[in-house]
Amino acid sequence: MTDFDESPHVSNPKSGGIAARAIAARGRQAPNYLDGLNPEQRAAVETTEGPVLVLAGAGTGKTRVLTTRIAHILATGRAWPSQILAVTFTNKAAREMKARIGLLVGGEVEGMPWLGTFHSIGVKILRKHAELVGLKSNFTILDTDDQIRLIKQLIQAENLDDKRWPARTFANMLDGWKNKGLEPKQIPEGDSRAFAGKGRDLYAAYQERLRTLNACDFGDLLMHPIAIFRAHPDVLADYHRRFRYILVDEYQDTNTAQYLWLRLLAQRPGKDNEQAPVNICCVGDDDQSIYGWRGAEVDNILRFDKEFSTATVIRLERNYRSTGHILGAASHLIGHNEDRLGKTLFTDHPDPEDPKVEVNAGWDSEEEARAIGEAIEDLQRRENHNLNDMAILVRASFQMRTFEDRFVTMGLNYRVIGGPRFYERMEIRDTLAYFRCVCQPADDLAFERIVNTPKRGLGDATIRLLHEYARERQIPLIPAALEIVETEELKPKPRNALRRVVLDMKRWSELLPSTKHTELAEQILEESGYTEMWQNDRSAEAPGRLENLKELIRSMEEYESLPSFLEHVALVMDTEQNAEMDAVSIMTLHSAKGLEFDTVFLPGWEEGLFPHQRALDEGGRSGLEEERRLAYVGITRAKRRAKIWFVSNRRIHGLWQSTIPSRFLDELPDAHVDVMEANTSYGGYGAGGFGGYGASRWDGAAAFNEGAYRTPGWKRAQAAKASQGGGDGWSGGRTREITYESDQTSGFSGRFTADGAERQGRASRGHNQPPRRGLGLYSSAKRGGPREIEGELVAKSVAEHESAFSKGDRVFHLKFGNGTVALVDGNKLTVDFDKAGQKRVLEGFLESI
DNA sequence: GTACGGAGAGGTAAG
DNA sequence: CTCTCCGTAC
Repeated sequence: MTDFDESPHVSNPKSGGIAARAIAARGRQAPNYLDGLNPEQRAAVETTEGPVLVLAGAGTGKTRVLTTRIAHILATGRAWPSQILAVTFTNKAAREMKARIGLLVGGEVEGMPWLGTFHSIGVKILRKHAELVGLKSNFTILDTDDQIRLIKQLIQAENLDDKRWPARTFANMLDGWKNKGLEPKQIPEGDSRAFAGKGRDLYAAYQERLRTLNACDFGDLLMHPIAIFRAHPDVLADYHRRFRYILVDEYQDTNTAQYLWLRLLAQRPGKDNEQAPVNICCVGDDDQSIYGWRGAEVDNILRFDKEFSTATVIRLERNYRSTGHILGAASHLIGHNEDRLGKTLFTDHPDPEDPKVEVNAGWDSEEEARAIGEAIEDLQRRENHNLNDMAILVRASFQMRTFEDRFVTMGLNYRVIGGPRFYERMEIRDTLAYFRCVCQPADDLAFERIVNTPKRGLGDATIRLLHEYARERQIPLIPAALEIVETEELKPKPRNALRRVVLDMKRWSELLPSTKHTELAEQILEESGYTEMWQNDRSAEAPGRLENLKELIRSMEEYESLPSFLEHVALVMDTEQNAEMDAVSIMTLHSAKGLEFDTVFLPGWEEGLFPHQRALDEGGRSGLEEERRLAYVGITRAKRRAKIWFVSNRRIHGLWQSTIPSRFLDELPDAHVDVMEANTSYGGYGAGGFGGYGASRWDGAAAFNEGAYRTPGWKRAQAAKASQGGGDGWSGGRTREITYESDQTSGFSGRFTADGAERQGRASRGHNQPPRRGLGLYSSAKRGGPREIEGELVAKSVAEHESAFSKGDRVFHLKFGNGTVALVDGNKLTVDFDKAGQKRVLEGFLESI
């Protein structure tokens, strides 16, 4: 608060190194940070006063505008760094902004204390004024895990059946309410009737419980500040005075609570106050609004100019990222949406030589992963591309696993972004729970988590007694435990165990001020027996978990103290992964927003997955439009190459399901799209029934034995296919000859026109099957060689195939057991299994008996 | 009180 | 398929 009311023009060497440097930089070499901005960007940077809405399409230099704008404000002496509020949605975006401002201004960035996510800024405000909402400033931030456990307790306390009323469901409702900024008394009647009529009561009870725990959840980080601003105009006025400039990134993703929060900060009351005008600048893209499901209101961006009548609206449409084909494909796709402000991206450098957007088909998700893996190796080896320049963007996180499995076998470096996160691992949470107990004796949830981890003989019975004891005296569990161990309430064995652990905690707490936090952390892990627990664990994961614990301690070095580390952990759930490593990124489309890659792979474009069924069911048309925006986001992440995939079979909930291509594929424009044909091992399937199997034999024995064909998934796929009745709409093996001919004449280029693809897509949809595929060409960088040759070989191998089995033979199958061959069709057999019934299986999986 | 196994349920996206 | 819950055996 030192520079709170100082004029930024006053020279003050101690405050805001950035501003000083920015001003110095301006002196030295004019404002060269403005160089290279186009007129719209420059307007967005230089219109510093009054409300500004920047509609920035994908790749139009949005971040550049934001960061340059901040640099400009600093360099022209309009404000100190501490007088600028800059909000982002993700920690990553915040980090990037800091780094880029640093580059503009030259040197390290310090002193932008109010640049961060909504949540991190919210927590900062709340720590200052916690007592105004009945919290202490050292409150804990609950993670989802704690939240669920707490809700479960409340549901049980209300005598509700927690099967019928799952805590998870309530947590989602809670989230919804808080996203809308609703307090218990404000929730809609319908919602309050939920949970057997106890919806509202549970919400109120939950908040009450949080207060006694001195805790809050993510939603409260916005709700509490809003409540404080409303109830305490003096506090709000302080912030009004402080924040001379407000900047908001990804404005299209703000939810109602965030909107209310911003509005309170931005709209200054009274006519004759002499405060600074409302200098708020919101940057967003309605076409990239993809968080409707978690409460984002596109409406916020649409009503911006109503809210701020003097608003300047600036559109950025000149795209610097992608090729003309990528922009063309993305624009055409998003043009199918009705609810949009309508922007048209364009590039100054369209080049017909640029690769078109590719659409690829595959047999199942495992093949998809394999083919994408090969495409990546191709680019890497043949074109010398860095893995860092490539990304796989999936719709749902379960898709990631297939890729991980495949890349591990291939030995291909990858990194998962936003996947199962470091801080969500069991051992990390356990450890953090210990730390929380030490820093905050009122943290009952943390205490419950680890009282009996490692096992100390403190089971349900003991904990229930402790709970009762604590409840009667209205004190948290740890102090209660300290007392109860001095009484006769507990049997000697649990009493001693409890005494030991709780005295340990007390001792660690006392060491807190005097001991270096990393040393204390190690001491806690050692003395609690937690490390030992994993050392004695014989399971395969144990060594990894111990590694993670070491990593945790290492990462603590950067923080001053245990409490400050804990706060970091609560808010920043993503850890920096070793960025030096060259690796392909795997992430969801949602977490890809704001990023760009030279090459982007977009797998899983199938109805039900993308667009996601649930989005369609729950969101109707607007749900579909949001999915389409997600597709738009995906394509526009690519600078040069976008490669879309769909497959015919995908495992969902462990069951193989046949799928049909996404409608979005039909919405891509012919002119910018190439439909690739069967650049994979399976491709022959469409041609020769199970010709894919035949093709795979050219993959060499090793690949066959280790590869996907041996996986249960492949077998299941075959089985599922077979049980569906085999040949069906695909014409199975019966169309063999047709496709060979046609493809051979086309020179095995494996390429249809985009027009052809459209026809394929539609035709296939008609009979609920994937497009019929031409000859599958097996090609791979590893083997190289002319495709033609392989193509012929494949063709021959299938065409001339003679089964080693004939009708009536007794056979054995690894999965289905013994059976009798009922029908032979090339290398594809129908077998009556003694136990499993009739199945269609590949000859390769059968043994003679 | 704990360890194990079987049954059953559930599974978009993120801070 | 994977996770959680619950009953049973120790």
